[in-house]
Amino acid sequence: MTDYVTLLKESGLKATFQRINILETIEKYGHITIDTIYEEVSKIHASLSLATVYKNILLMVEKNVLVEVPVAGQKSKYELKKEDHIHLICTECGKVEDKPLIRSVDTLIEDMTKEENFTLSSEQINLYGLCSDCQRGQHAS
Amino acid sequence: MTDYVTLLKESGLKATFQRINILETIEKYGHITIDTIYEEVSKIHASLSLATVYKNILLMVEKNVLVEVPVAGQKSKYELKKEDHIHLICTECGKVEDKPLIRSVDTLIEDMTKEENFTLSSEQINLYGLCSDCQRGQHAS
DNA sequence: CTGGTTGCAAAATTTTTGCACTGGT
DNA sequence: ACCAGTGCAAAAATTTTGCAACCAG
Repeated sequence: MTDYVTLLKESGLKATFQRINILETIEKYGHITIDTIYEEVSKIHASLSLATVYKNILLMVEKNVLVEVPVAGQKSKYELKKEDHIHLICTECGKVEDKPLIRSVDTLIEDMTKEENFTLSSEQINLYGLCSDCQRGQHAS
Repeated sequence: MTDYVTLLKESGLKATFQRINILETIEKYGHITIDTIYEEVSKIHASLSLATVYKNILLMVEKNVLVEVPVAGQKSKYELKKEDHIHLICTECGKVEDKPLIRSVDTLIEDMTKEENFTLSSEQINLYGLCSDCQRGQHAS
């Protein structure tokens, strides 16, 4: 488990019980909506407020601790900030899986944005379809 | 201008004044939020209801006439369904620009999803950064 | 200590729904 | 004429805000 106390402090945020638990929950799920974070962290810390989750998610996205993953037809999910990667998004069960970003793809993309005079700050490659579980008929979630 | 009457009928939808104007407005903007559609179409058809816009956007996404483009930190935008392409999204002014999908990138992606046993239905490659206008300090919108 | 953070409740915003009326085919 | 589609208003859902109490540094 990552040291979230240090991560938070380095980002200029106080390491509160709420924040640490939010981060640990996100780590556990990989990709998670605000509702689910609230539900999960509430189990450990019953007095948690949904407003606190909203405020913290927004703040941590701003501080580059978290990344918002907007998904067509669903609520946004959030993940820990890490190197760019590809998302395989199942349109049936909603599951999001990470795949490493193919190096040559990345290079091509960077070249293209340079030509366009576009200052690239982040990229999101989202592939929508059916995961292997859902192809077999049963939903994962 | 595309023949939206035919497009709608082929999709099993009635060609109403509202729908045709919604589609024409989306074409004009390229990528547009529901609010802006409402504002724009209201100029031509003052009695338009926002609920009608919501209902129609949802329906037309379902019928594959439109595609939702979810954008981090912003409301979703909608575009006419066309071949897959890359979005350059300006984090400053919100502008979305289309770029053709690099063929080799597409091939690599398709190979990868096959290996993963993931049935790919659509892909969204969104690049976030500053457009050339906003780099110069002035926002486009 | 003390300024950032939390929890609560209220407000604001966004989206959905039900239903009578209208209009496309 | 039929039934999908519309508009309105109300309801539901989601997100934001203000503020007093609290706690990490």
